[in-house]
Amino acid sequence: MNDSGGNAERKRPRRPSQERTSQRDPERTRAAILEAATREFAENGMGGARVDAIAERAGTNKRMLYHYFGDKEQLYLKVLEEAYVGIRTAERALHIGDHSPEEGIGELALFTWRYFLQHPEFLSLLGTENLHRARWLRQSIRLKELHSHLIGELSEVLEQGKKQGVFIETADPLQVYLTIASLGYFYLSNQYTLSTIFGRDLIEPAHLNAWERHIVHVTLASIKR
Amino acid sequence: MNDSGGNAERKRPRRPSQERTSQRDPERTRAAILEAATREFAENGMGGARVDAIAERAGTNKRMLYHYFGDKEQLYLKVLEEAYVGIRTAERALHIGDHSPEEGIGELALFTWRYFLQHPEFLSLLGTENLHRARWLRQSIRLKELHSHLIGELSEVLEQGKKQGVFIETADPLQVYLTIASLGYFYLSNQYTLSTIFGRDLIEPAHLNAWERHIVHVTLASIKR
DNA sequence: CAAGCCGGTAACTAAACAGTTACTTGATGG
DNA sequence: CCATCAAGTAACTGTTTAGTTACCGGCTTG
Repeated sequence: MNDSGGNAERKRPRRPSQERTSQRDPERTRAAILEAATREFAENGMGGARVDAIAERAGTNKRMLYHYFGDKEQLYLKVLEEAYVGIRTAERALHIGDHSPEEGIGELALFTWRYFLQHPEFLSLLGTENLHRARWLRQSIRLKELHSHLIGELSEVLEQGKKQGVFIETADPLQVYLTIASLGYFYLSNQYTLSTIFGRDLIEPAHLNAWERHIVHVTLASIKR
Repeated sequence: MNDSGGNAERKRPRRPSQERTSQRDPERTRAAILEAATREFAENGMGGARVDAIAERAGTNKRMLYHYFGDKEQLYLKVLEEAYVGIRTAERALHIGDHSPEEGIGELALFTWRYFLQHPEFLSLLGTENLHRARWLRQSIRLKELHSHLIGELSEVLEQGKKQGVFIETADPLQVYLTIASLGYFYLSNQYTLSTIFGRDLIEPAHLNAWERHIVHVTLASIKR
């Protein structure tokens, strides 16, 4: 408890300032708070998340959190925005138009499923935000156009498939994306209640692989002529 | 504030006891608390729900809530259990085996979608429970066998369809149900973020009807030979 | 008819919480 | 070398919260 006595580590030897091992590092502190907040909000929701817990997880204190992010709500919005930027950025690297229409849709389905699988915190944040009827997301300005790229590219692939006669004429880009997202989101985000009530462990690798194949199968079956 | 003076309503005239307009009505108070709790938990989640708010919504006070349900967590579990009993009971009245296999699956898809649409609080409670990894549902004993009936009946319909050669041999009852539930759940529970980021109001009747048809189409397309 | 129980009220308590304030430490530049 | 400012700490504050206690009043039953 009492280490106010001559502790050698208290006053650290001077370091050349270009080194970043210093305790004073605004960038790192900011990033640590953001990452800690992502986990805390994902695990406990907006109502359950604790500001003290975030500060402790980040290895800092509340003062810094309020200094960098204003208040709990602004921090939460930042976390949500970054989560969306994450998936949309990864999506852009796909270039689904480079393959045949069928392969392109399959690629998008696989990518979405695997991204959801590897980023449970993203699903959780979506759930929290929807519980509150997109109260905070609605306030975000910079996010509006982030998503149009996805629909645009998907639309092109569908059009090409229709021209080639492999897709039905009624296939709609938003409906196709919602179908893919539905099948991945529900399976993963509701795995706990589903595993409990149906007595089957959905997160088991064999079941995960089966569902991955199922998503691709269902998506293509719904738009193929 | 001060109504300790001679308020005529304070001491009410005696009523015959068979009448149920009395202020003393354990059944009604219990039911009112349960309904108020359902709304409060659905709107705010476990972490955001307030015990005071539930008591106020029920037109009673906290003392009664703790008297009838023990504590906040037990009340929440009761709410969740009742929600599951609600959908499974309604499902049993369907008798999907009475139609042709194709019609039976279509009926189940329609029923599920419409039930989700009419019971947003059920979807919300599922979301909350999954955020907490089914922490409370796991403790519920009476719920284990409630769901087996659904899978059993669905399994029979699929088998019949396979015999008749209209369904593919790989069709699995749990996968079919998860497909139906996924498409309904995601669309409705995530409508707020989706409407925001894609700029299309998903709750509009025309879009709802289109998605209803889409669910039936996708479900059947995924299992038809 | 009185004793006691059950449905009900309201004020209280201890802990937890978001947000603030007063202060310390260290780097930088004149 | 000292003035200044940014990074960081820790203790504090007012409010909210789940849960409790002390009490009220009317119905039932011996």
